[in-house]
Amino acid sequence: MNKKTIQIKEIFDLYYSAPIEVWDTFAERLKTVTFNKNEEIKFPNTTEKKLYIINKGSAGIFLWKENHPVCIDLCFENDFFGDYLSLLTQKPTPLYTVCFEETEMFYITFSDLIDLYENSKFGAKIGRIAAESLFIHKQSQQIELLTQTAEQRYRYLLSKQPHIIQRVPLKHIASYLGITSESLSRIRKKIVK
Amino acid sequence: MNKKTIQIKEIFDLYYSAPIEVWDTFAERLKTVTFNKNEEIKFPNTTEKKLYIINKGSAGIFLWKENHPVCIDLCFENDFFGDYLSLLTQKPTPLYTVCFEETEMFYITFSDLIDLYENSKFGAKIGRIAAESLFIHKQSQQIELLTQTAEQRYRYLLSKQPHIIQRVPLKHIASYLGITSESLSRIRKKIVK
DNA sequence: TATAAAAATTGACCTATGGTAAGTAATGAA
DNA sequence: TTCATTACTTACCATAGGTCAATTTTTATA
Repeated sequence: MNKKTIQIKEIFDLYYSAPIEVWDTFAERLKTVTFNKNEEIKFPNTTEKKLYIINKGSAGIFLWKENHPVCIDLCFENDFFGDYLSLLTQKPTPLYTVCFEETEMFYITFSDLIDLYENSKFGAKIGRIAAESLFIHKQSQQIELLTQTAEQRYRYLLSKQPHIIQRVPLKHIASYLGITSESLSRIRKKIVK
Repeated sequence: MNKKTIQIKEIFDLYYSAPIEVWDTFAERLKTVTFNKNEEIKFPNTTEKKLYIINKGSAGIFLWKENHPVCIDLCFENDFFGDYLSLLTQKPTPLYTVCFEETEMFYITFSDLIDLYENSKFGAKIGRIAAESLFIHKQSQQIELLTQTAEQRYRYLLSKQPHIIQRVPLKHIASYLGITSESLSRIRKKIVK
């Protein structure tokens, strides 16, 4: 059993247990790619052609708002990554994606994904589980924005990703939290005291 | 072809075209239920057992924050409805659901849904499409919260649901927008001028 | 239909966060 | 290693939105 298979199994194990052959079917379609630090992977107003899984490193999903980028997701090891909206609709979106560090990702192309969904016994199920887990993640982000203060959201992010400060620029953490980097700076100052 | 089949087909047509038998397979499992105005459908810290589709009426998904309810979704005709997080995980969540009006819904039970997913050729695909559309919706809510002011979010909501004011209490619209009802009141006053 | 309860509005004041501008620190390219 | 660029911080003031309390309007129910 190769590394990819083990990893894919582990990622999905949280949601769905299946025979090892299922994960092999998925893993054997995955290719590997490495991106440089700060490399842009998908550009705004283009169509996403791949679904990624981060093996090592980190990356973000962004959109441009007036004169500054807004980060809508911070992704790390074992996270799904990419402009999922564009992937599903196969239409261009304003979203773009960037690596924060030198990052190794696995990916499956859209055409392979469709083939998997249509022709593998478990393919559609894997696709469903993936979409469901992405929904759950998005809903928790929405609930945080609706119910927590910026300081609470920052503290929670730190608790989930203690090393995020060393890995992701603060300006992107700030926009992800829905605040300016000046405000994040004030919050950090207050917390240190 | 019965009304439910037609309706289900129309809901999914946006995302996925399939032979009519597929929709019949789904529709024949749907039951119909009517709720009274302000009736609570799912209570906090319980497990969701059904996935609903609203046929006529409106309803909201809530969570309790300190001393007031926060609305995380407003649902109308042809929307999926229910505590989808709890449905997927089959675990209790703090989310609860309430009708705003007398509302007729179709529903499929969790066990029927699993059976559909596992044993119908198109079942898993329908489940995937449903989860994907819910993800897209949640992501757009997150982006609105991160990039728009409360006034912009209110105007956008009105443009999408012009009759929402007559159908949903303003206090729930306010919490959905992430503001207090006092703030919504001031925004409305300003707009009328 | 009368009455009580709930929802919505308003005003006064407050707080978290934004905007601007300047300074400092870190990073990356030559 | 130097220099230019970018990231981060700080300070000051502005503002969107929050809090509390009072009032008006709407809704539900006896």
